[in-house]
Amino acid sequence: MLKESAPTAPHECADCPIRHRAVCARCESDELELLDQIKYYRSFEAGQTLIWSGDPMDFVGSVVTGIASLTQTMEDGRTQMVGLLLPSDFVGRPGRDSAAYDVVATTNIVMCCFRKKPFEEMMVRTPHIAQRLLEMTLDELDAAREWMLVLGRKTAREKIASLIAIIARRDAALNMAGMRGPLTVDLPLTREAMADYLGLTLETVSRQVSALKKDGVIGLEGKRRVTIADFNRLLDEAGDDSDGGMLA
Amino acid sequence: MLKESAPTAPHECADCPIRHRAVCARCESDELELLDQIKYYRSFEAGQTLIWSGDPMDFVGSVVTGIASLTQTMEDGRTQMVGLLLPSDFVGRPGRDSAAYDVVATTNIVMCCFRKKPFEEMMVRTPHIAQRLLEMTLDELDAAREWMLVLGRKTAREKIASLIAIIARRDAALNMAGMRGPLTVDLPLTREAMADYLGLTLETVSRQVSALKKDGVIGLEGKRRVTIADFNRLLDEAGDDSDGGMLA
DNA sequence: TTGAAGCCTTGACCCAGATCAAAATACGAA
DNA sequence: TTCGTATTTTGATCTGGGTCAAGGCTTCAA
Repeated sequence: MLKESAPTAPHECADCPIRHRAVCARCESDELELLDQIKYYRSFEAGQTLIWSGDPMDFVGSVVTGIASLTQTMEDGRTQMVGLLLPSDFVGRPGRDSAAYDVVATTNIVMCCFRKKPFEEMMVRTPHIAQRLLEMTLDELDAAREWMLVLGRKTAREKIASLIAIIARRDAALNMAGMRGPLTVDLPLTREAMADYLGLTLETVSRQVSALKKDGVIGLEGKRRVTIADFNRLLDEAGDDSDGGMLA
Repeated sequence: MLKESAPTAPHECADCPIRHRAVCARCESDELELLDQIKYYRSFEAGQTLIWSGDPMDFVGSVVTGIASLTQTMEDGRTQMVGLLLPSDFVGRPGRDSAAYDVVATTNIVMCCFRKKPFEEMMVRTPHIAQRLLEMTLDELDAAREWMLVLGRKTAREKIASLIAIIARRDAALNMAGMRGPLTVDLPLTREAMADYLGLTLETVSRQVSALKKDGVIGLEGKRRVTIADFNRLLDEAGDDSDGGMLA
């Protein structure tokens, strides 16, 4: 929550990288100006906990760059990631005043924050914001439900393949890149974070990643960079309908 | 999708059992009248599939009485429940025209349906509806995230205890009943449905239910009725912070 | 260049829960 | 009352992934 570092690079909304996907996506320029008055940027370093579960929350905001994760921890230390926050994702819940989950920066991260109170007031007056937030929340709910299938019914190998496919898809959606032919994806998660995402141990993650590589489903450049020669092959390994839609 | 039976008992909104919890909860009486013009009731029998994943959806609606489940199925038949729809829960997604999941009636069920197109138009003009839907969707997202922890990190025994606790809580919330002392809950799910909810096999469910009974955590009246002598004991078995809030 | 701290991999072993099989119980319909 | 089907329980056995343990590989600081 403290110890912010990297200078908070202030943007103009006009050239904001998440302008057309974030909670402000549908706003007209006059609405954007109002938002501009209550927004501020904050930067955090990889590894920092931005928000502790149970803490009072006095802001909400969007991830501008970088990745963060939402996690839940049991008393005995078992942890489960319940959200993976990529650029344009929204953090916090209007109308709730304490955080329900830990939010941890996985990479260095820049957030566009709004003080909660003014944001809530603005939501009432600006239907475009509430509309977009509803749409984003419904998308998150769909993602959560896909994730439940992964957690409840897939094998370790399928889980790893699913995770890589999910990240590749979101990556492509953000970069507007096509999805044909071989593509390369940055997997910005440690083995432990992947394990927390998938309900596995880090050893099992390591073994299955190696196995997928040995079987030629993926290639590795270093530890974190994955190349996918044949996306449909990957979907097949993930146990997904391999015809299903290319983008989200 | 067809074969509706039990006479569609039409209600007045005024004495509708979910009036103050459903998507219409915040509507004023004039808004309710508008909704009334586009609503109709449908009844389904236990076991019927109301909606098939991929089917076109021309309506959305609320569960009035009974229980339904949202499930996802893989090609090889593995299935995972991804939503448990109790009275007042909303079915369907405005803006989407084909169903993403199978919806199956677990018990006999009555739904209050709205034709999708008019409902969407009304949502734009009636902020109370969109507001309430956002609130409900955020609640569902929270529930989905709690569920992810259950699926990813809990043992079979903890999963069963969690499921019973979740149903008891929702039950209490709906009936406005307090939660002190011994309480009795109807578990309206077959062992197989519980297994699909929890990512287990039905044999494991059966064994763990028996074990919880043997250990005095729960009592059984028949197969489906559960008595809970000490709710905190149950939460403890579920691996939850046993102090945490009583209601949702 | 040598440590030290983080990550990641690999191996050996074990166990919670899956699988396979059969029997017991419940419940309508005829 | 009896048969037929669906549901549940219980037992025996198997196995995927967890646990424990040991090294290896990077990176960065001294």
